[in-house]
Amino acid sequence: MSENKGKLPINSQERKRLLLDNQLCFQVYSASRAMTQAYRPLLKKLGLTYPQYLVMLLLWEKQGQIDTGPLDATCCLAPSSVSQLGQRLRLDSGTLSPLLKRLEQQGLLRRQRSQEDERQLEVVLTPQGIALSKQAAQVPQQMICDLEMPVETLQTLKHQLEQLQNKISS
Amino acid sequence: MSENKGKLPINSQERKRLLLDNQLCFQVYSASRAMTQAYRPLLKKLGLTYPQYLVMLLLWEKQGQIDTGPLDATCCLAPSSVSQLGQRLRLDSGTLSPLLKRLEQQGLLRRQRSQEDERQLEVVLTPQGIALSKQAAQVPQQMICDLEMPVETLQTLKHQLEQLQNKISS
DNA sequence: TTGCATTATATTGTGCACAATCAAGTTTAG
DNA sequence: CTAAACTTGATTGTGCACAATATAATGCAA
Repeated sequence: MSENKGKLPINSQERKRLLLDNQLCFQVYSASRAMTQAYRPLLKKLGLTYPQYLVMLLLWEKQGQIDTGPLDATCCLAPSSVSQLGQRLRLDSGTLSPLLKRLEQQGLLRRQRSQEDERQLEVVLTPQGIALSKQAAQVPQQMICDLEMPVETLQTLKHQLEQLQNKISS
Repeated sequence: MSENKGKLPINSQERKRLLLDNQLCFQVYSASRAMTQAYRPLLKKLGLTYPQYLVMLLLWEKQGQIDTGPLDATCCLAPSSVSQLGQRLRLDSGTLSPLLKRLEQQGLLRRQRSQEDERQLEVVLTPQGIALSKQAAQVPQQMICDLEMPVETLQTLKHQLEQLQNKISS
């Protein structure tokens, strides 16, 4: 009885699995924080946090799809709704609402209710928001260079993480 | 001039690198959140968040190393300092201080200043904290089963993420 | 047309993360 | 010994994440 004092009430196999170093999940969690830390100095120059950068990426992406002729800037701004952004980033309105407000305060985008459905909020880039893509264009390149790892390795890793996430989500 | 209105001021290669789907970092970030979401229902039964679980893992780990004879519970509790926990988890005191206070409020650990160096805070498990390891012992097993992926694949993935993180941190 | 369920977003509250700063204890140079 | 440098944690402020709830617009059924 008393010789079990101060010892964990589990066996050695269970104990081994509880070891932090053995856990993939901690490594994912830790790598994620390390990654956003690596981005931070680069994004600071743009005045963005990493989640804000992700939102801007999607808005730029949408913008890039548009390949119109000489149109007025106001009519070729493609809107995205909060839910669309949330689906891509897997974030809910509780996260995105205040984040988008901050980006609006910075003058990078405008938020306006859709005319067809007033429940939806359209998010459109301002000229400043569009212009910021020029500075941001160097960010991925810079990150890849800093990593000093072959691009194929990174690609493979990305695919494996996709698989992992698919397994988790299912 | 005017035909560039509404288009990104970057070229197609830069545009391609800015695509969210092409970015490893988003996948790491997304997988990390998915992972903690997967843990959440399991950890909720223990009354822990994922970062709290990580701290408890380290304390249990330390506890498991002790293999003393029949000693009083109070004297075989191995202390960990805030900085030691922070080094392992790569978290600073701004994160750990309030987290440890919450764990103390739950009665899972005690926080006390070291007698040798009053700047240091010793964190020791209470009997309740030790007992919780019994419930926690099933968590890693459960997670691995839910993933339905070969353990070697998970091991490989962990190593690759370690490499990635080492590259980032250097 | 009037409810009523549904959908889209906002709000509130809790708990990380992290930068910046502070306070207190310890060590060391002179 | 004493002042300066250093170490260790705590505190403050900002910004995610996310659960739970609220609000408001839409659409459908009786």
